[in-house]
Amino acid sequence: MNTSARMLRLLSLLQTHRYWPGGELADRLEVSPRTLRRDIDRIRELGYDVDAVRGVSGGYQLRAGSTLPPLLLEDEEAIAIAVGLHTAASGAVAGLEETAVQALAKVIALMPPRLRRRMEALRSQTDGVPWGGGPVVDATVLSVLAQACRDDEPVGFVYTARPRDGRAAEPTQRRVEPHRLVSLGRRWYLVGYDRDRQDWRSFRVDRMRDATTTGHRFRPRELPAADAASFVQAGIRSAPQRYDVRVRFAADADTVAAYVGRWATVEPAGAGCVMHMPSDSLDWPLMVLAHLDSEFTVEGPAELVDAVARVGERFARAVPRGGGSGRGSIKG
Amino acid sequence: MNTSARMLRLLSLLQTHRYWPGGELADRLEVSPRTLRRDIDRIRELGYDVDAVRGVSGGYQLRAGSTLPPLLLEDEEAIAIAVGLHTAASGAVAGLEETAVQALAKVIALMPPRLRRRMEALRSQTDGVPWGGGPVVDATVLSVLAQACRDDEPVGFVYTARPRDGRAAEPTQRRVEPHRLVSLGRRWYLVGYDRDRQDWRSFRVDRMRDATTTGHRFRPRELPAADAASFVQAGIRSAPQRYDVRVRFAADADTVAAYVGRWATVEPAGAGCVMHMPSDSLDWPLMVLAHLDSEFTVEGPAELVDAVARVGERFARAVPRGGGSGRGSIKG
DNA sequence: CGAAAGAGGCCAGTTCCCGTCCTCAATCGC
DNA sequence: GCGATTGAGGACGGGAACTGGCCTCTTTCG
Repeated sequence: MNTSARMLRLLSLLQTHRYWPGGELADRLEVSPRTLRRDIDRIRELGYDVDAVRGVSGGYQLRAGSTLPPLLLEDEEAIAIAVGLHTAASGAVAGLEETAVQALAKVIALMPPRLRRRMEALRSQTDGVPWGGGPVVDATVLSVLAQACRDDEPVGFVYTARPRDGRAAEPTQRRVEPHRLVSLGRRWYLVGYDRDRQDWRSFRVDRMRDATTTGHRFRPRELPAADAASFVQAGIRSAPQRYDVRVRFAADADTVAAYVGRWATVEPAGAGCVMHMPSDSLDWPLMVLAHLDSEFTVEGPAELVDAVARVGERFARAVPRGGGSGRGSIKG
Repeated sequence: MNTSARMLRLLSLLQTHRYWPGGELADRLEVSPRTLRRDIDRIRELGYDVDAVRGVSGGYQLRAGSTLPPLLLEDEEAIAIAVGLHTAASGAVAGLEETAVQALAKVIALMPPRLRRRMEALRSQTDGVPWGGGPVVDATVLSVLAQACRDDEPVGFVYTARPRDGRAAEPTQRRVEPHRLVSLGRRWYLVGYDRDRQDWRSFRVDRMRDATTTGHRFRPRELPAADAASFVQAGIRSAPQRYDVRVRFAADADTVAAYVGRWATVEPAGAGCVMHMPSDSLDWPLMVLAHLDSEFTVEGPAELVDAVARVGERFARAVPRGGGSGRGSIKG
């Protein structure tokens, strides 16, 4: 076996089990103990911290050093990472979306097909808990786009444009030189140069289907804007989130803010506060209203007023008249 | 530069940008083009697929092969992975928890301290969206335990036992030989041998504080049970989830099942169905009730009946009398 | 105290690695 | 179709690096 190959294997061994007696490592790598010691030295020279314990039942241990060593992952671990990144990319943690997609693209691009299949199978389970609402973005599309951006490869996809004047648009095939992915609000946008329309556009990723790359490359053009994010913002100022939720609470601003976190802005108003939350779905606002034990008034939109009324009536029908504190009201 | 170091660097370069002209790679690695070609060969011999494009503007490309190559990650990517794994470990995807924790332990153990700090800062944002309820498990504790299990290191932690007979227990210091982490329902348990009490126990991870390892090792004992999961189950049959939610819906079972997914069992009953959902919190059941546009009856627990009644009344107060479909009912 | 296990210097033999030079083989633009 | 560009790869010689063996020293545990 090659020296380089042996080093990788040694790194891998050191990552799977914390303590390794030198003798066992030497056996596994089929070298003499002396050479193993030299290998450990080499790993140290690469900047990775290897801790050694002397004496009886001593051994080696890879520790956190100054840089992250190359990760040698089991199949299962790789899948867990990919699935985890997928949720991170879909906006579970603010400000992490872009990096998560970048990392996801890297991992997916290197994953053997069999792992990719298993990942897809598992990933499909994450849907179905629409706790935040909003259109679901296909992680595969996202990672194809991320990689295409990174590598300057044109992408093709089927795009269904936003309905204009109430008429739904037909899906059309696009060929685009991708520039950057931007995560704004709770949506993903691709900024790129549309080859057919010969102009810069931003595309909503959740409206794309069948994204593919050709494998060729293009010479990057200069974006006619300060940065991709502002380009997107300039384009979508007319079509923000679907609902513009505004609710007045009797509770104080801190209590409300602590619960809704970064998904909404909360401002003190009189004795209570006003919450402002752009949202694609009414589920999340409704949950906030149900959870916060505070009187409130919905200031808009009308759909939320309707929803609150409907839920209120349905809940009222669900419990026996006069219920609300009594124990005897339970059935069964 | 060393040959091994160069190989790692080459792998890293091939991972950051898809296409690399051979000349540029040779420059970066400060070797002759001939040596670069040999390096590429070496990488191929390691089992990783390197695609080469000949001709003008040709280059090399690392592709998905039969095994995942060592991942060389940027700081940001490593953080994204760690945060993503954290959410995966907390049960976002069924059946992935154990692997996610294992991978998380590996990554965290190898992460330089500065990255770990940044990760902690970011991770704190994920809290505050208690959509599923249940006690929050500290990811740091979890990964310490996972690593201790893997490496047969005794752990110490402060444990607050479950209240018995209504009396809360005092937190006590424990020294345990960890055996396995088990994710059951929506909780994490550590199965291990309690050194002080000299017996096998299962501990709820959310009741632990200050988990540390000593760095020593112990000789693993044999677990007196078929497997760790059944050991835990045998121990907790008396103390399941906090609430045992049972709701009868008018909607058909499929509709309900599609929404609640794996968090509950749904059985057809008469014209509708009955949902059974063990839960630690009433938030999630309430959200299900609010979201599903179906008449329902709460069969238990009493707390949920109360909550439904309270929310119903509060919602009713929130909208003007007679509201529910009118548009004119919006204020402001 | 002695056995076990890591640290590391020294040495000789061997391997391998590197750069150079060469010829071929694709590929793309003109 | 032709030439420029770029990857593939054989041959070769000098030199660097690697290996195993042997030795001594240090640390740790029983």
